[in-house]
This record gives sequence, C-alpha cells and structure tokens, in this order.
Amino acid sequence: MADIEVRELRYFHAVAEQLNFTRAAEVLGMAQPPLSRAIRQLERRLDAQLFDRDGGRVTLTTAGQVLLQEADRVLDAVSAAALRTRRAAQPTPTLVVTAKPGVATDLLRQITAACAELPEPLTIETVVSGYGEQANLVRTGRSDVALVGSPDDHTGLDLEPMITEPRVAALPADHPLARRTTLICQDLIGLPTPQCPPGTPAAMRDYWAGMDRVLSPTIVPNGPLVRDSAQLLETVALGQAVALIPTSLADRNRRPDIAYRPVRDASPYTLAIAWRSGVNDPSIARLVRIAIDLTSDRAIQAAGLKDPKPRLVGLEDLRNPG
Amino acid sequence: MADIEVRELRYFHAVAEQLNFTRAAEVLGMAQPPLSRAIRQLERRLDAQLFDRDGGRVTLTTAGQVLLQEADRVLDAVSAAALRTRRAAQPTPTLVVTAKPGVATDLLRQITAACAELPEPLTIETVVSGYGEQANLVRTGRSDVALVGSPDDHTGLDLEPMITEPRVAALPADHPLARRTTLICQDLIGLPTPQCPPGTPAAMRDYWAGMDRVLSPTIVPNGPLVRDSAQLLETVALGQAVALIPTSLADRNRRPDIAYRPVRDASPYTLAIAWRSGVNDPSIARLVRIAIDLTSDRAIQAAGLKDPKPRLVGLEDLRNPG
DNA sequence: TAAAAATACTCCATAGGTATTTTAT
DNA sequence: ATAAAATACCTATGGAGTATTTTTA
Repeated sequence: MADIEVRELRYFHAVAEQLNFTRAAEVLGMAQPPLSRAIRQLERRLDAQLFDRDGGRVTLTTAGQVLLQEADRVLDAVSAAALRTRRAAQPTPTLVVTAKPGVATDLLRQITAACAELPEPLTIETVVSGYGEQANLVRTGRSDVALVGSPDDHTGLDLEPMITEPRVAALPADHPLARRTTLICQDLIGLPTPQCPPGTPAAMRDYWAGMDRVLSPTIVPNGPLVRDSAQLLETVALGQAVALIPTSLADRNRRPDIAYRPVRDASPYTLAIAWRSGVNDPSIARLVRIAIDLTSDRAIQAAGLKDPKPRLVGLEDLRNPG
Repeated sequence: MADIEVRELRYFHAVAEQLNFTRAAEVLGMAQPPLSRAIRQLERRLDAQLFDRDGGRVTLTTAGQVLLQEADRVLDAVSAAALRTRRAAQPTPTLVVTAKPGVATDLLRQITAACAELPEPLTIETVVSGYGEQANLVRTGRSDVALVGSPDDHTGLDLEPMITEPRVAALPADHPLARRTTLICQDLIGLPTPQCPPGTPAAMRDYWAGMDRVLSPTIVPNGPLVRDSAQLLETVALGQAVALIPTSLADRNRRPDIAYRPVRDASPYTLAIAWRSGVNDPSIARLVRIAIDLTSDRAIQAAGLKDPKPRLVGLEDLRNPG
C-alpha cells in the first residue's frame, strides 16, 4: 500500500482549511496546478473522494472530514517528533514547561527551583503561554510539560491533578448579588458571562458559567469575548458580565469595583501537570514526581481529588517514589 | 524547517529495530547505501545524532530513542489516517469493532444486534482479535472501536467502562487452597502465575497475580507463558500455575480438575469500550451510546465504577442521550 | 580478514513550474 | 464574462541503484 506522505497531508490540510485550491496554493507558496494534482493523486491512492468540487464551491466530503482530523494528528505527531528529538540531542538535556500567568507560573517557579537543587539537576526552560494554548504546545512538542487549568481539551495528554481550589463569583461591586455573603450556582442563572472563543465545547462553557452542576439545561447569555484575566476582570468591573474564577485569581486582584463571593456548590478549579500521553521519558517522569511531591501536602488541595490509583502505563516511575 | 517525511521515519524505524543498516535495508526491500544516506540526511536535518556507529555495533542514542517513540506515533497516525478515510468513503459506512473471545464477543454480538434494529441502522464489522492486540488495532485504525479488558496499555484511547465483574482464583483441584471456600490475595503470595509476555509493565503483572493490592512488594514466581485462556486453564489443571481470572471465564469453563474460589479482596476485572481518543465521529458516538445503554442496567455491574462525570471533549453526544 | 557502513557516480521518477483549456456561475 | 479547477507539457531536484572504498573488531 503506497504510503501517504507528510507533504500531501500538509497540502490537504491547507485546501481543507481554505476550501479553495488557488488560495491554498498561495498559502503553501506554490502554484495551483501541482496542488490540484497532488490532491487528486491522494484521492486516487485512498480511493476516497475528499472534496466536492461543484464548480465554484469546494467542500469537504465526509471522508474528507475524517482525513482532516487524522491529518491534524499526523502533523502534530511529526512536529513533536522533530522538536523533541532535536531537544533530546542537546548536550544539556532541557525540559520545556509551559504555564499561563497566574498560580500556574508561581508553581512553575517553585518546581524549577526544586529541580535546580537536585543531585543531578534538571534544566527547565519556562515558556509563558496564552489562554488555552498549553495543550497544543505539548501536542506539537514545542513543550514537554504544561500546567493546565481544569476543564479543557486535553485530548492526547496525560494529566496528574496538582492543586484544587474553590471558585468564587466575581461581581460588579454594586450588583444586587454582592449584598449576599454566599451564593449558589442557581443564583447565576441568566447572568451574562464572558464569552468563550467559538468552537469551545458546550461542557466547558457550562463549567465557566457555573452551569455544569445545574441540572436544567439553561441558556447562558454571552457577555463580551475576553482574551486574558485582566480583560475578564475589566468587563466584570464595567458591569458587563459576571464570572466564576479560581480563588487565587481573586486573591491577586482585590479591587473596590469588584466583589468576590463564594459560590457554595460551584465545581472547583484544578490545576494539573500534563505531558503527552504515552511518552516514556525519564526526565519528564522525574519532573512530574517532583511537582507532585511539592503540592501533595498542601492544605489547599481538596482530599480525594487526586487520582488515588497508580497509573498503569507510561511514566511508570510514578508508582515507585524511591 | 524542512519537513520529516513518513518514508524517512519508516527507514529510521527499520534501522532502529534491526540495529544494522544492511539487514534493515533488506527488510525495507532496498539497497544499503541509499538507506545509510537517508538516515544521515535525517540526522543532519534534525541536527541530532540518532545512532552510534562504533564500527561493528550500531546503537540508538538517547535522541534516537526519543525519535523511535515519536516515529511509532507518527506511523500509527498515518496508518489510521489512510484506513479510516478509506472506510469513511465507503457507500455503506461501516464501523469495525474488535473483541477477543469471551464475554467481550458476547457483548459485541448484542451490540451488533442492537445496531441493526436502529431506525438508521449502523453496520458493524466484527473482528475477533488475539490477546492484547485490540489497543493496537484501534491505534492504527484497523478498527474503530474495541472491547478491551481491564488493565492494559490503553495509551491514546478513550475508555468507557461497561461491565465489571469480580475475579476468582483458578486452582488445580487438588491444591491445598482448594479446600477453603474463600481466599484473600495474601493467600496467593509465592504461588506461580502464568507469565505475561516480556515487556509487560510491572503494574499489569501485579494485577494478574493479584498483587496489585498487596502492599509489601513481592516477587511473583513465573509459571509458563500462555497465549490464550484455553492454554491458561490447561497449565492450571496441570498444577503448573494458579491464576486470577474473571468470573465469566470461570463460568464458561467448569471442569473437574480445576477449582474456582472467590478471592475477597482481589481487584475486579472490567470490560470497557474504547476508541481513539480525540476522534469526533458521530457513528462511533452512537455506537458507544448504544453499548453503554445496553450494559448500564446490568446487576453485574458494580456501582460507582462507571465514570460518573460526563466527558468534556470528543464524542460530546454522550452527554445528551437524546 | 571479514562484515558492515560510507563514498562516488549514474539514472530516472516525480514534484513543481508555465501556459492553456475547461467548467460552472 | 469571470473565477477557479483541470489538462498538457516541460524541467530539475533528489531518491534509489551499482560499484567501490573505508573502517574496526
């Protein structure tokens, strides 16, 4: 069976994204005819029609949609292969760890410090990343480990929960609910919350709106779209939205125009350490172990939320602390 | 950054496996010089030395070991891309489901029957697989869904537990322990158990020996290597080993020369339905839903062992039974 | 000295470019 | 009439083969 090649998947990906051969060819920095030919050849090889070309409109067939998913996977894997191998070849082996600003970076600082004190030190390179980029950095091998926030798309990653903290509601100071000392999720029904970027799964939107534990399906009015925590707090202060945020974020941002109120039954926020599932890298295993040891005795951590059973596969060292 | 190509990874994989360029070239059906050149080129591109060629011996460097893991991933992904796309292009969309002989196939029969009765039927192609091959069939896209037995290497798969059943000890009929009506794991310490294939993680060997819940690290004497359940029972009957097996397997194999005794504290056996993590395929989602519905009201299933929280990503339909 | 990897060269398959035609709105 | 994909044809890069040399146990 003649192999699919990475180049072909790159081409396919571009066309699937642009839904236009000419534009895709431009993006790829090549002429249109060879691109069209390459796709045709791919279609013949897979004997599957990937695109419907009804004259003007180019659309993905079902087979094409399947291949798009699969191609993304392959391309991520290829990228990771190159980057991780390159890194492994460095004279001083270095792990790249990402975290987004906030508690995660604090924790990362501690981890890095702990790693430097080791008998055989472990060099850590820190990458501060934007909202929701961590998982992808790890998938594509641009970093080895990430500190990721609670619910998110963690496909392809293995997680070990580290810190769990309750969430509080951030309300405009003059909001009626701010007069109460404690809230429950029900109270938040119908209030606008900052909008998640398009394509976010429903479950995640519910989580951030505090609706993940409310049984009756509810419609969450969309507040403004925010890109980081500063923006988020700003929209709250302006009275445009209400948000459920981790306690630590509230602690770092006490201000007169925002009231933080505990929400008794809101699901907590958890920070986990993540690595590509299935990798078997002793350095990563050591790092994860150190991170777990650092946080395991924190009072802040809710009991029972840490995975109680030893992992069966990958990073097997986790089971033998010695 | 010039891309790594699938062909190069195939070459690398062959050499890494053979640790000999000449033999690897034979396996690949090509001459030795182009293979050597291709690897050299790969090394230049990644600027990483992948092999140490100290004259006679060829060995993998650390970077090489990393690339080997990554290459396997890429090659699996490529294989899956081709196979799943091909299948998606068939006029009658068909899901391929694997199970190994035993309860799993029974369950699979029921699932298939249920799928055929649907308003829009779902065509299921059944593949009966050998011991421990299921996960790989799914990873490489040769099947879409697998019914997998409890602890195993499920990296890259998403699981939904289906059936949980206790395990019993299979003893030679004349074994001293057979005189007792109930056992505990402690009783099994020091008894030979059928050997797992080499490379099996320690945690899994412990599970099958019933030592996963025994705290003191114990050495499990290796009995004979077995390839299937028939062989396993044979070695027990011959007095060469003692095994912890799922109740259903015992039920199907009542015989005078083997005594089955409940082991009170042995961890249970669970059968789960598995698919490639991250795939977002409506047919797979439907199938999983049907399978879960079929088993959710079984008395046999221990309460609390099914993941109580809805999955956040992939197969999102699971959250909305409608 | 023998076994295995690296060099030197030759060749051709195919990826990619340019010019043009076809097709569908 | 126009925008976009397909076809025809050409070029040249680089992947693979054969013959040979180098290396080290």
